[in-house]
Amino acid sequence: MTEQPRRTRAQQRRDTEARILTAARETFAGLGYERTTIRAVAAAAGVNAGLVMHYFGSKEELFARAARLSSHELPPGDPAEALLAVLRERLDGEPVASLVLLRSMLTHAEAADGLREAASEWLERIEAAVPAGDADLRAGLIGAIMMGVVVDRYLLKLSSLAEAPADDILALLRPCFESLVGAR
Amino acid sequence: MTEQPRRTRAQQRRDTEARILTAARETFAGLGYERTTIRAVAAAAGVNAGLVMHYFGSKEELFARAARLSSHELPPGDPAEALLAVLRERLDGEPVASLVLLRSMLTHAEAADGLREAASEWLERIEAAVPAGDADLRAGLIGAIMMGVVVDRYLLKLSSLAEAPADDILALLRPCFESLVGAR
DNA sequence: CGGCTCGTTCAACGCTCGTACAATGAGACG
DNA sequence: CGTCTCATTGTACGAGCGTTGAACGAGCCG
Repeated sequence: MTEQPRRTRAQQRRDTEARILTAARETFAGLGYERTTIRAVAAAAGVNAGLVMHYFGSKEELFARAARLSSHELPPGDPAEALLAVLRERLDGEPVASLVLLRSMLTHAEAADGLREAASEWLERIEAAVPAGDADLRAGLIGAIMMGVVVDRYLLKLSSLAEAPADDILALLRPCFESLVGAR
Repeated sequence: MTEQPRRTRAQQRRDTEARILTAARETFAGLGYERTTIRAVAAAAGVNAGLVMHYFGSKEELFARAARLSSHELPPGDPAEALLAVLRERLDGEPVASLVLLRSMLTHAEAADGLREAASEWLERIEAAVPAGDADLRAGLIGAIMMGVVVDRYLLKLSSLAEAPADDILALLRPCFESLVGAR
């Protein structure tokens, strides 16, 4: 509606594409893959549905682009504290990015594959930080706990996790992570 | 295909209805609410799609019937051990029942409401067992951890949780639960 | 200025879904 | 045996989906 009339074509193009991607991320995160329609994404981005197809080729590819995760780095130092820091980031920051994949994963096979890939990289890094024979299992449990907490807090709101301050959650989780990471 | 020709009408009816419900549970658990089609459920149950409608009225109601949970009792005694026992049940036994709700929850609003209701009852019981001021948060975390572990193991198979023996998982989780339950 | 490019819209197709309804045919029952 | 009941089928409809391709029109370039 309100648009600057002066823009080069390349700018316009990039801007529109970015607007579509943002709308797609929010819609996928809010509704999941199946319920998200290309028409709805297009409407949220203020463009025609055909344009989304023209830029992204298919709903599948739109999702793939929307769901690309910036793979976080695991900070050095005490493993338990590093993992808690990563979780804090997820609990404090804008959750949309994580939610796109998390929500869609459960109904969309390709999304699950995508996350599995991202997760395995993660798990390896956790494993490397855990000095124990069953490091893979410990890493898996840590990942599962993080996922469970995020899903409860943002997706399902089953418990008081939804409103609790991140600090309180992290404080209660610290002994868990320490024990899983292999502290004596 | 292979059917006993001798059956009373009431038996036949109940048997068919049960077969549809079983097929519905498995399909909902495997595909989620949106991807599950009445035709697919009917085919899996070996009947016509119209019959499913005739018996259950709508897809919505079929789901509601399929997703009814038998609310487990929380065994008495040490709270941490009791919770671990419940989790063991989920990890050992046939997971379909839990998965129906878990998988559908994330795309289907009514399913989420249904689980929230079931969960709140649960959370209250956990809270009652936890002697601490922040019992609700602790209960929420325990619930989130259980959910995360089940989702990872059966739905996403992100980590080695999928193949690990339940005993190993429970052993690693025991200190976590003890700490959350308020042990010193 | 004139032709080309390309971002964007519009209308339509084919498909699948949930759902409705009439038809069928085998048991129940007097 | 005849009639009613009811489990079960087949067919069809309308809506919504992803996707397509033609058309338009404003920027770009010589």
